[in-house]
Amino acid sequence: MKRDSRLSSVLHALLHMAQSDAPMTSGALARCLATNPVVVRRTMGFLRRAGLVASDRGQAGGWRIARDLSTITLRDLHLALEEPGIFAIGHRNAAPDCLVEQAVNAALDATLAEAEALLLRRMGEVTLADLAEDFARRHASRSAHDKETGHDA
Amino acid sequence: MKRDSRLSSVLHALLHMAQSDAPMTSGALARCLATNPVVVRRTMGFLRRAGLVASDRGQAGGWRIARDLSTITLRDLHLALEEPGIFAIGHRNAAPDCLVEQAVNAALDATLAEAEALLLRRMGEVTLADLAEDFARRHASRSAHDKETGHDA
DNA sequence: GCGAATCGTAACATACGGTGTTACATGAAA
DNA sequence: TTTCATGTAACACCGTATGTTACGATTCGC
Repeated sequence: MKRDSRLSSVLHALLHMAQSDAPMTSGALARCLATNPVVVRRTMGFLRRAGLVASDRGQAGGWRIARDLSTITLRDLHLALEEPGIFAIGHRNAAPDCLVEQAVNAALDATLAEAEALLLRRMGEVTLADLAEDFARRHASRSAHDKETGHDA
Repeated sequence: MKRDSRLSSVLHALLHMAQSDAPMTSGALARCLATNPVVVRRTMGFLRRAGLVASDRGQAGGWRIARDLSTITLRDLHLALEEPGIFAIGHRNAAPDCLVEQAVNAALDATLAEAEALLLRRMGEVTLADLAEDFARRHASRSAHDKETGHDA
């Protein structure tokens, strides 16, 4: 299955934005993500419509985070992206009047719905602030290691 | 996202097979699923290689379930299909040496892994026998309703 | 043995969605 | 006014699930 990586992309972008004082342009974010500025604008547009980020046009414009990092969860981002479904598996409603199909769909849907509920709950517990903190920890760890081995911090 | 409906398909097929004494041909199953015989053979081939069903060639050949219905779970079927991933969302490893990307991937992977574990556990608790029973209940319910309203049972 | 039926599989076509790219209009600041 | 940036449409590209055709291999009934 081809996976939707937009959630990963916006997380990556938001963490870079969190490290920056000034707004970041779609071009700058595209360089961070190794992708295209239009793709960034297209994807970040979902977050803007959800009120999670804001964008300004013109010189000194760009993208900035509109809320405190501790108030934005993975769940918020996932919902903002309007992803049609979390799962790569689903049922085919080719014969909705077939009782066999109905029994199959009911069983699958119930199981998937439970897993989706858990996933959304867990995603609601992880904030951007948590991720930023994790990043800072990794950064400090690498800096210390680089210092030991003689590399740049 | 385009969803993989093979699990739903094989469930549908297996329940029809469970209702039949004689082996069912890929053509007959294809009619049940409103699809193509080759698609049926292709998909059921995964179950055959996993030892869940058996197929016979030649006249009076076809497909039959190789194990007791109560010993086959949704988990068995899912694993037999060798689906690359349950989720339609994932991370893009465009910059694996980027610490931001690493922090994002770690957070996403941990959350998704937990949800996947729950899903597989739940799928391991649902057997084909359960589904067949649910189908029988729906069938009885519709039959009773049809009798009341004057339709065929 | 012969022919019909069936599976096994390769090869190709089709549909669809995520992603990348170009182009251009809109808006804001120097 | 010029420049820079977003907003968005339009299209190309690619990978994957699915559908289709074709043909070889195997088994049963005659």
